[in-house]
Amino acid sequence: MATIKDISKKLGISVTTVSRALNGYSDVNEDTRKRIQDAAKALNYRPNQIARKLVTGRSGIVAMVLPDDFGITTKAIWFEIISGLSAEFSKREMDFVLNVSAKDNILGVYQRMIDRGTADGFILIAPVKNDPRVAMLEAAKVPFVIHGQADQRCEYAYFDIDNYGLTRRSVDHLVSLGHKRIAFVSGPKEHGFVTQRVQGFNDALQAHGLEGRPSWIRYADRMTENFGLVSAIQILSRGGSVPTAFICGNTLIARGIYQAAASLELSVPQDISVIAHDDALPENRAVNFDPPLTVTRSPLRNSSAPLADLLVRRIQGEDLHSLQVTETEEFITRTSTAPAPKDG
Amino acid sequence: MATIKDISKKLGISVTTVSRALNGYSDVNEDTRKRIQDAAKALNYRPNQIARKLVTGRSGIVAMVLPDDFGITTKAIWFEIISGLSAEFSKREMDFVLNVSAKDNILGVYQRMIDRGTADGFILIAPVKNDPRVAMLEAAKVPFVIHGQADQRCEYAYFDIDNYGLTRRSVDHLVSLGHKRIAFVSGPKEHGFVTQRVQGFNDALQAHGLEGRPSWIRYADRMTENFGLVSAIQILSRGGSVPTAFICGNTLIARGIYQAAASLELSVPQDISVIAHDDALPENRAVNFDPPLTVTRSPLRNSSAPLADLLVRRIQGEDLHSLQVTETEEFITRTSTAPAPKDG
DNA sequence: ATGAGTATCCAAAACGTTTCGGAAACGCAA
DNA sequence: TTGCGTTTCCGAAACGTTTTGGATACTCAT
Repeated sequence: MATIKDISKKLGISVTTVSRALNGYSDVNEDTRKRIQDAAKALNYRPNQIARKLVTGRSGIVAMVLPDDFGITTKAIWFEIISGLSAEFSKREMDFVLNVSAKDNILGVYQRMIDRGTADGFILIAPVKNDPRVAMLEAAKVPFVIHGQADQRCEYAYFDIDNYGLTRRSVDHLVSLGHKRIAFVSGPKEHGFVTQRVQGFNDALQAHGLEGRPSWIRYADRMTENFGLVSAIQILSRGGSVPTAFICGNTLIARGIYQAAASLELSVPQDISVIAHDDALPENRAVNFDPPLTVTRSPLRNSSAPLADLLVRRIQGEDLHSLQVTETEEFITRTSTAPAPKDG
Repeated sequence: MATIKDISKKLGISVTTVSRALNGYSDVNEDTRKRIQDAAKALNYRPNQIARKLVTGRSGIVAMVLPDDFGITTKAIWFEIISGLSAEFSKREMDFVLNVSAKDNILGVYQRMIDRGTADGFILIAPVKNDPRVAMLEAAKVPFVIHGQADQRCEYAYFDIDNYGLTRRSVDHLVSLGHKRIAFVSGPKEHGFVTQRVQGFNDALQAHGLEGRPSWIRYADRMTENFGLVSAIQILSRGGSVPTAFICGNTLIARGIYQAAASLELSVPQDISVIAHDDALPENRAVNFDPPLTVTRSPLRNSSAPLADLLVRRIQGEDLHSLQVTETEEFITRTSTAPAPKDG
């Protein structure tokens, strides 16, 4: 914990000049700059971020707050997000604070952190429509960036995948294989990414002159294997005609659907085709499914760097409109999708 | 982001008095204290932790750094630790920074964070013998607390479970059921908790007049299901006499051993007894094993609160010797352990 | 010699808080 | 009246930085 004063004293140079030398200002002789840099290295000096924050208003600290019930997704997904973001900020020599709190007090925690002013900015995941966290941060003028879009307005920085296009392309693919009856098993209605996917799904059906059935669209509270299993069995064991293909919000749901198919003695892809969106979690790889799963793929891990980047730029005051990026996912055809059965 | 000055101005009272009133000093009239508190609430004032740090030396920030390969354990275990700790510090209105970094640069990250002086203290997990991180933090006189003990010296605060006693009790239990040949499948040799468990294992065998075989003690790099599976098959398919019981470092390993038994057409507990140490992860419950698993149990989650507590007290300067706590685990007998087979 | 321009340096203020060392006002006993 | 102890307040310094607004000295053309 050497300070700028130590360097100043050791070299007999004012703290002003030391500071300016270290921060690369041009009004210091390259010779003295060199001496100062050497002294800094010798003393193992690092600027005290916290003292710096007092005057610049930047602490190099960013934060994320999580409900302790882990909301819609699984712990594995949260871990992927958290560790990815933490690693990105670490690379940038910033500090990433993680706050998991009782879910009925999330807003209180935000308020506290905003008032305290410790963090330069926040990362938000999975926004809902009219998200109160967004309102709060906007009111306090605290920089933030969202993973995903909450609604069309979008007066904030975000990184998102093309949720609308993703289901459209999935439907296109299935229709080209002759499927006419398609189900969609996804996540919680409140979330932006779900409504966008449903929109894409419905629009695609309509574009192909097909009609969707409300009961073939399922909203999960939590996008798990169990939900896939239960949904598929319910949908497939209803009287009348049943879907010949399923689009799944993630690969866990797909796994549930595989199970349901096996239990009902249906085979994938002869009897039903399955396609999913793939977040590419390392422990649940779509390519290892049996049969390997056709997916729209955008690795969750790939979002860490852009999110960190956007937040840093937002903190630096960059304009919003250059900070809204949507990534297009990859489409990978494997053998879980096949031509629709003849009697379909 | 109201400041103390705002309150001072609004009330016509000096900042000194405002500060002292808010911090509960006795030299301020209860009447004015009340007025100040009201004003503070009205302005939504929270002390700027970062400005405070400059003078008190305390930021209310604690940190933990993780290798990005997640070392010996699984992501699920890390997540349990991380989310538990984060929640505890959140309750105490402190900030928990998580830093995951390339594993070959962990020490560099520590150095940087120490020199910066942002965090008041650190939490360390799974120390090894002569852990360089410990040396570093001690040299810099930065408070820290360790989950687990690295070695006997122990000039630091720690929270640990009774690793030595844990295997002793397991052996005792098995011996009382007539077992004479017992294997132990555990974690990496370098880690303190492993050597302690092995010690307890060997001492217990000796106390009962039994002799251990080196090849029946297995050290995993990563304590996974796969390691349990492989180890058990290797041990059980060797010529000569084989163990009638397995003690496992965690329940994942036990799961692997169950699989091995099934594959070798041996049954638990008729042919082999299995006992494990149980960290009580919610997604891998020992009671749901088939047959339910006998365990020594100490929920990982229960260590968050003590760890947070110890760190806070250490930061406050409390003496080391009151900050070294060892918890005794629960012993739960289920049906994965049974009398040794007759021919054993 | 003068003035303008440039290169190099620095003192002091500021950020928001705590803390040190009084100071003022009052009551009360001697 | 004097002196002392309490109670209640406050000015100023300090923490480690950055930034503002010069100041000094030198060069070079006039």
